Amino acid sequence: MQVTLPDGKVLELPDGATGADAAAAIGPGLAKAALAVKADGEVRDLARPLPEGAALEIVTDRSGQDALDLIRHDCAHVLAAAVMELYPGVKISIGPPIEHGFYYDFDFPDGVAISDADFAAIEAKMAEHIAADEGFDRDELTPAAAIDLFKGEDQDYKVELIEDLVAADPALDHVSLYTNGPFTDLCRGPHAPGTGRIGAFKIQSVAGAYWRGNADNQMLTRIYGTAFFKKKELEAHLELLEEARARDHRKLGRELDLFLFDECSPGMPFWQPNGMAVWNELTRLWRAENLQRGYREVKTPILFDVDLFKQSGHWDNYRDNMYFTDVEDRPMGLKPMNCPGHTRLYKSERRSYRDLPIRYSEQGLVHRHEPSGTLHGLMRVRHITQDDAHIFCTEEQIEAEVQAVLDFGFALYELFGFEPVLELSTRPEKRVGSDETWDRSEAALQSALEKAGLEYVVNPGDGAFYGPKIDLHMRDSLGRSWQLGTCQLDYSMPELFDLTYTGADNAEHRPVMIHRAMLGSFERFIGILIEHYGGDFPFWLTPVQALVMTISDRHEPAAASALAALQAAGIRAELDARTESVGRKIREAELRKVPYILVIGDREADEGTVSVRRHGGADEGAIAVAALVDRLSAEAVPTPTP
RNA sequence: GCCGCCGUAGCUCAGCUGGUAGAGCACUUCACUCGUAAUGAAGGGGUCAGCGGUUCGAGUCCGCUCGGCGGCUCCA
Repeated sequence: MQVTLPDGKVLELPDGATGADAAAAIGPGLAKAALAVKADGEVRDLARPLPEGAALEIVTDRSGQDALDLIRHDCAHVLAAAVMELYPGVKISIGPPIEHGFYYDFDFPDGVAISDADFAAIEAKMAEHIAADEGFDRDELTPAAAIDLFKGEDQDYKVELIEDLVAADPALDHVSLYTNGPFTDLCRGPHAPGTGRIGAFKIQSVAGAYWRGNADNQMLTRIYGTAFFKKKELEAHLELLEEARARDHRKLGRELDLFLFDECSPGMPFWQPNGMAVWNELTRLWRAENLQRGYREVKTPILFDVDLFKQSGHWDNYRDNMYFTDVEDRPMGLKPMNCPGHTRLYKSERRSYRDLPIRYSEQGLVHRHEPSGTLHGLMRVRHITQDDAHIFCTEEQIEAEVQAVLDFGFALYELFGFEPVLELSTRPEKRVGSDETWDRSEAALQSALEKAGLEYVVNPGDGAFYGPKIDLHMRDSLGRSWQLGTCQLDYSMPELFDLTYTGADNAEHRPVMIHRAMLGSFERFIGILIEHYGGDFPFWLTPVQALVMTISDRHEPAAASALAALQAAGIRAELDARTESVGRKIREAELRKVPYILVIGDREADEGTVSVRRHGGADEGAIAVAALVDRLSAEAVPTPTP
């Protein structure tokens, strides 16, 4: 038989040769280093016979993610082996590798709860199995035999998995099992030859997770861990996690006095003056960009008669997550979104096709009772300020409008150096509108994406109840993904609110609504910005841009006049005239991450200058106050982050 | 909402197996008037998240509630 190697060479092997045979045929070093093979893109065990004619690659510890996935999957099996020995009666479910590690989900016997305190014992037991370098042996059984096996061990979850495999493919003739040491698991594979290939591992956390990701099911205990080939790599990874935690916006928000949360209003941030400075700069940018792109700013109430939400469909879909109150016996609700309000503006006059598109933007304050367990700093709040907009247009205008929205988003993100991931979400099960309407609207969004040549992933069934959407996602410092912008196409709301316009044919037509947000919410966007910049905002966004400080009391008049000149030019400047040592005042300014520290002593006071020190830098020497004002004014303009 | 963990001064934390609260920073006052990351001294500040229970005695043990953290589900 023959296989082709990555360099194009053809390797001749005896019939029935395995991956291990191929590695050995190439060289003894590679035979030793081999973990698995990649045949026509599929990673397979070394011990399995190779498919004839395959394009073959030997997977070693240098093979990047493929290799890491392999040993992390191995490590998940080792974890399961250890847990089964330590906790008799535990039921196992699944244990895959994930982006930075692996997990395994267990159903522990009643009364057994796993916590951090148990990790050391689990790790010790795992280390024994790894030291023993137990082989991973593959077996194939008929589904019926495998079901019998797992039934005999009371492993209900495994039985269910096999039954589902059979239901999906009644002709299924075998399933594969892998055994390492005392542990046998239903598993598709592949695995490395033995547990000894796991160079370094760590159990990281424990969490609840629903069986099969369904909240109606049993909650299992998920144990997370990670593994690497070398101890140094593991340590470097853990160090990276530590550094990421230092950039957590909740920590920086407190340290830099940007915002805070208080028990008296869970999930609703209190903005401090520094945070408001960032908010206001962002608002200024948002307002200018909207104006330039043909949006007109509006403001609508936050409290509405609930009938409005019954009409919009939000009552049916989201009333459990809304806040209600009675006003003189009239039931009213805080708006969970701005669109119903904007439809009132649209309907306030008769509209002509000549008026369209109408683009309303609003810094819309909405309230959503997010479940307590989902709150997360500024990223997931109950009091949400959306940079919302609704575009009312004709069907012919959709594509150009969607295109313009995407352009808008990318122009904004470029300013911050963001590279968002695009997702197209299609019709959900719970929805309004006909299938024909959904066909048209999904096609319109897809076509806008394709024409713009943008890469995107499809999330089937993830659309809003009234229409499909394109979402733009960003990651936080710890790699968690958050939605920023969204562009949602909606044929339903115009129908439900009976919105019309008069066409060129003098007949009434139905407009289409596009819901869009670019920043997502001011809260979340600022949270992302804090982590993205690690608190070192670009100059135009910095809360306190310059701090003037005196060396002694007698310099205060000169400092006050420098401060006044900066403030007159719109620079956010403060004065530190305390009779503290210069060293202390510099230190505190550095910790506050103030970009410009301006020192005034005898020399500067005499000459009408200030000595400049940049954040994290050293004394740059004196500069005339007027020249400094010019320099900072020029810098205080939004410019793309490199 | 679900699973696990956590909640001590404004912040970061110590307080062993129950014996009536402590440090650093911050804050206040006084002295120092200082040249680029912490001047010194003194002082104030906590119903140990809240409520209930066990106990001679609870920050410490148990239960509930509230809030937070890590996940899961959800996210118009």
